[in-house]
Amino acid sequence: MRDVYSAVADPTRRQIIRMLASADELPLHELTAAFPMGRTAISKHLNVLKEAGLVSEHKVGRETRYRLIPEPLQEIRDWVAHYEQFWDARITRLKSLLEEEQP
Amino acid sequence: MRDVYSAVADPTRRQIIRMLASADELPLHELTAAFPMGRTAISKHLNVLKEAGLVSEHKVGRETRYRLIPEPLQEIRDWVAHYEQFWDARITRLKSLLEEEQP
DNA sequence: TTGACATGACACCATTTGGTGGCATATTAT
DNA sequence: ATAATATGCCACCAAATGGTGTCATGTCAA
Repeated sequence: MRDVYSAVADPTRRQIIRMLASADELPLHELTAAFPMGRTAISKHLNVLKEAGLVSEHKVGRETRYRLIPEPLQEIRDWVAHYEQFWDARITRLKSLLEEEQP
Repeated sequence: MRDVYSAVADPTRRQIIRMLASADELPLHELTAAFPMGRTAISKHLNVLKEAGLVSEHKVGRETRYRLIPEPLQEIRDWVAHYEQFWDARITRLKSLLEEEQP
């Protein structure tokens, strides 16, 4: 199995996630058509996403359809949420400084 | 410059971020002490974080102090927020299914 | 002033990553 | 039956990644 952070680190894989989010289910060849690289490369990326639990696959006839499983992204959301307070605090400090300067 | 997603993909770098978040400012040798690897490795990780705009450095005497810049994490927060609706929708569907089964 | 400390810069290395192409197989269309 | 399509699987490859060690330099303390 594999880290969801590293699964999402690649821009190609993020685009795959975006496509699957807006299309419910897509076969490999249709995904491949959207990229400037070959089928094998996309297949590998899908495997990485699968290892991170972000996609599921099932065969329909001769094609393999992929579907997004969004839940693992919650881990990233929770992680980054922990740091929201820091930029909030910085913005608050900045605002009060500006108010001091221009009363 | 470098992608904030890939900067955050490494567990060592996430731990560095965590340490900097709770300590405001730390020198390289103090960060290094928390890890099972050498100073050069941590220095490289800090450079990656700096290229992603996630840390700033300034020298104080003979040591270089590092500080967290949390703002670039907003990009990740915004990106993942876009997918919250999907797992929300799945949970809603699951709930209504359960209510149907056990009325 | 001398020695210890903190770092930067560099060369080096093994492994992972992100891509390629080719071949075999299952399915569909003609 | 034959041809085209969709895919899995494998070997291969260049470049990036994540470590290491060494050496030179600037700073602080005794």
